[in-house]
Parts: sequence; structure tokens; C-alpha cells
Amino acid sequence: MSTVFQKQSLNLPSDFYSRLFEELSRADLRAILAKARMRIVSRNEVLQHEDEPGSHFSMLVSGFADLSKAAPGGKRVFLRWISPGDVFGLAALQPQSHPFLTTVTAGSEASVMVWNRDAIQPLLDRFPKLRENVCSVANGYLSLLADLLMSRISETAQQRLARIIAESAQTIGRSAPNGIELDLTNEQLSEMADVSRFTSSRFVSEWQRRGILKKTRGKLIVQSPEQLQLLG
Amino acid sequence: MSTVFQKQSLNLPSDFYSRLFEELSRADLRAILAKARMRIVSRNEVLQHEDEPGSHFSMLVSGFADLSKAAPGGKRVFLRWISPGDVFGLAALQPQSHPFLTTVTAGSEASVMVWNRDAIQPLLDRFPKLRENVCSVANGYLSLLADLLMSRISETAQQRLARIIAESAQTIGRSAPNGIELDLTNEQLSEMADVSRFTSSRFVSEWQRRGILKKTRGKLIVQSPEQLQLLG
DNA sequence: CGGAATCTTGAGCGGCTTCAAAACCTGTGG
DNA sequence: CCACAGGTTTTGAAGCCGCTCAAGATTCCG
Repeated sequence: MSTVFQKQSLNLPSDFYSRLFEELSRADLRAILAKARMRIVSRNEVLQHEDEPGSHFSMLVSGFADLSKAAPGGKRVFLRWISPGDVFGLAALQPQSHPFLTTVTAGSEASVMVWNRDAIQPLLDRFPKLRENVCSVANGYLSLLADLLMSRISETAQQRLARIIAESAQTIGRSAPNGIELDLTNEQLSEMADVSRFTSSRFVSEWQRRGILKKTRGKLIVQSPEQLQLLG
Repeated sequence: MSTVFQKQSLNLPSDFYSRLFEELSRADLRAILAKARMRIVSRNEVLQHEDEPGSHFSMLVSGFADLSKAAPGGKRVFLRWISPGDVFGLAALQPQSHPFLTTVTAGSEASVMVWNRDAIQPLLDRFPKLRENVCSVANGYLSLLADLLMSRISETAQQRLARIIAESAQTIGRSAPNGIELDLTNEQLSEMADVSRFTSSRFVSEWQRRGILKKTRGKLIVQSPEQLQLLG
């Protein structure tokens, strides 16, 4: 639960990329970053909570996080992984106050750049390109939700599970000698794919028999991402 | 298939309301409307087609339409009804060209106000309030898709069907002496709720027995919207 | 009246979930 | 080094929701 603020040291790695910063000059960027604060969070810390007023806009700098939403019935629905460079908290950009639509939770130790409502909004007027980029991100989220809805409607439990594993491998996987490693339990997989723990176990076992992946307690090693993609 | 363009006569009924026009002065509004053209379409005409380049931005003026999206497997997924004052085609607002995410089809004879990409984009810069309103609409669509996803995940076939009927009654229903009338077949209902034709028939029959609604060939009369809401 | 579309009802089935029970780690503390 | 406790994974059996298929009844219209 250690939350550390650093006022200075907003220097990003030189290879850092974000859609948000596209086509912005070095000077403009400096002005934008000057209005942010850096926040260091630990695993499972909540970066924004749905239904609460959208008071801040954020960009993940390091680590990873998950974007999810509560469904009636106490269930959490996984939407996607947040990787470095991804932004969230679009609600804070609206002139009138809107609540966050989703919850973002750190999946590892992570650092996040945070702009307060009052800090980010003037920047949108000052840098039209920034506003463009933000709109482009919003469009991306629309597209994401539309795709999730379609997938939910037309995919089977097996396909959803395969896709979740493939996506997770791409975004939060560590490459290891024998494949891509993921620190996920069967239960976590099942929640993300919205499948029962047992269904998850059964399919994972089957894929293990086929040599597509390998599962040990709390860990998963994807050996053949290609074959997984075929199932999704 | 008669498509008529009228260059003049962009006079809207005095009681016409659209979220898009909120807090815009009469003069600004005139300037905005001046850049639009009015289009009259007949039932089943397609107003925008997903995956095609987002070349125009639209507002429904009269009649109604449906917003839908194709799912892999040839299925059409119903998203919501479009009523007078609703806008769509946000893809046309992006500086870089983006395809439409959804398809909009007229559900009756309808009139639509249409702005070309090149016409609407300068207006966003000229009238900041217009841009705000557009962002607010975009946020509404995000919220809509999120809700649809949640409902799809946690609702049963029965609940989806009940909700679809309740929503349709509110947006495209005619009030009649014995309830709210809808021109919908069981098959249409089942497609909208993404339920088999048979499941739809079974529940509708049951609700008819309970006196909640009345179904005749090609028509549906909702007698007790309140009881329907309870099921959703 | 005949034909086409719509609606109804029953029977069977498949995909997933739920439940029960057991096997299997892995870290902890004696 | 062993035993134990907690979380994790496996497997089978039963059940349920909603779909598919078949077949008939109803309504509408030319």
C-alpha cells in the first residue's frame, strides 16, 4: 500500500512510446508532462474505481494493470490489459463531471503518470494535437468494447479462453527458454474468460496434452502461440 | 429506394431537441445547419455501413433507425434504436480517416441531416461547444457498449428479451387504447435479443397468458411495461 | 381456395455449470 | 527432515438453459 509521489523526475525512457504523444513536439511534451505527477503503486492497488467521479486522467508508464468492470451479481468482467503507454480515465476529460466507466487495478508494481481534471483540460485546448490523440484513444476504446461484445456473442467458452491466453501472452508474458511465461492461476484465467474454473482446467489440460502449453501451479507457459490463435 | 436531397428547408420543428445542439446559440446553430443536407430515406435503406470509410456524420430528424453490427458467422447484432435527435457516424469526426464501427438502417421512412467529413470538421474548431457535445455523445456510446456487454454476460435469454421489448416500446412504440403498439414479428424480437425464434415465442406466449402483453401476427401490444421491466 | 409467412408446442440434445471428492503442490514451523 | 495447512488442480456425475429439429396450427392475402 505504499503510494509514492515524485514531483520531479518525469523523465521517460528514451524509447518510451505512447499513442497519446504522437506528433507532439519536444517542447509541447515538456509542457504537458510538467502538469502531471508520477505515482508508484504496488500490486492490486486500484488506480481508478468505476462509478466514482472522474477526477484524474492517467497513463501507465511501467508495469501492467487490468481494465475491468463490475457486472450485476458481484462478478468482475475483464476487459483488457493495460500496458506502458496506454491511457485511461477518459471521463476526466469531459467538461462536465462524469463517473469512470471502468476500474483499473495494478497487476504488478507499476508507475503511472496522473493528471488532475483541472490540469489536463486546459492542455487539450492549448495543444489541439493532444486532443486529437485523445479522441483517437476514445475511438480505440469504442472499437474494443464493440469487439468484446461481438466475441462474447459468437465465441464459445473454448475460444474465449484461448484468446485470453494468447492476448495475455502478448501483453504481460515474459519470454522464457521454453515459451512465454505467465503468472496466472486457472482460476484467474477462468475469471478473465468468464468461464467456470472447471471448464478452464479441462481445456488447459487438453492443450497441455497436445503440447500447446504447459501448466504448473500458478504459472502457465505458452509453447505454441500460433496453435492457440487458431482456436480463437 | 427513393433517395431525395433537399438543399433548403432545413427548418426543424420548434420543439426539436438534440443533445448535439445543447447550449448553442441560435446563430451558431444556423451556421452549423447551413453545412448539412437533408436526406429522405425509405424503410430498410442503409444510412451508414460498417467497415466503410467514415465519410459523413448524421443526425436523425424523423422516423427511426436501428444501430447494429455484424458478428463473425453472418449474424447481425442489434445495439439500439436511433430516435430523432440522435447522432451517429462519429468516425467522420476523426482527423484521420476511420471506418464506421456500426451499421445504421432506417426502420421506417425517415429524414436525416448529413454533414460531410470536410463540412463537419471545421465546425468542431469553430464551435467548441459543438465539440463538447460530440464528446458527450461519444461517452454515451462508450457507456452503451459497456452496458450491453454487461447485460450480455449476466442476463438470461428471458431478461434480454424482456429488456428489448421494454426498450422498443419506449422508443419506437405507438401508444394505442389498449397499450403500446409495436410492429415486430417474433422473429425480429428474437434477432434483437439474440435468442432463438422458439425461445422468443415461448416467453411471449407466457407473458401473454399473464396479461403483460398481447401478440398477434406481426404486431405486439405491451399492456404492462412495468411488469416487463421487472423481468429485465 | 391455395400458398406463404408467422406462430406454437413437444422432444431431444449439447455446452457449460455446479457440486462432490480427491490428488497435488509449496511454503512454514516444529 | 517431516508433517501439516492452505491454496491449486483434476476428474466424474448430474443438471439446466437454451438451441435445433419436426410437425402442426393459425393468419393473411391474392
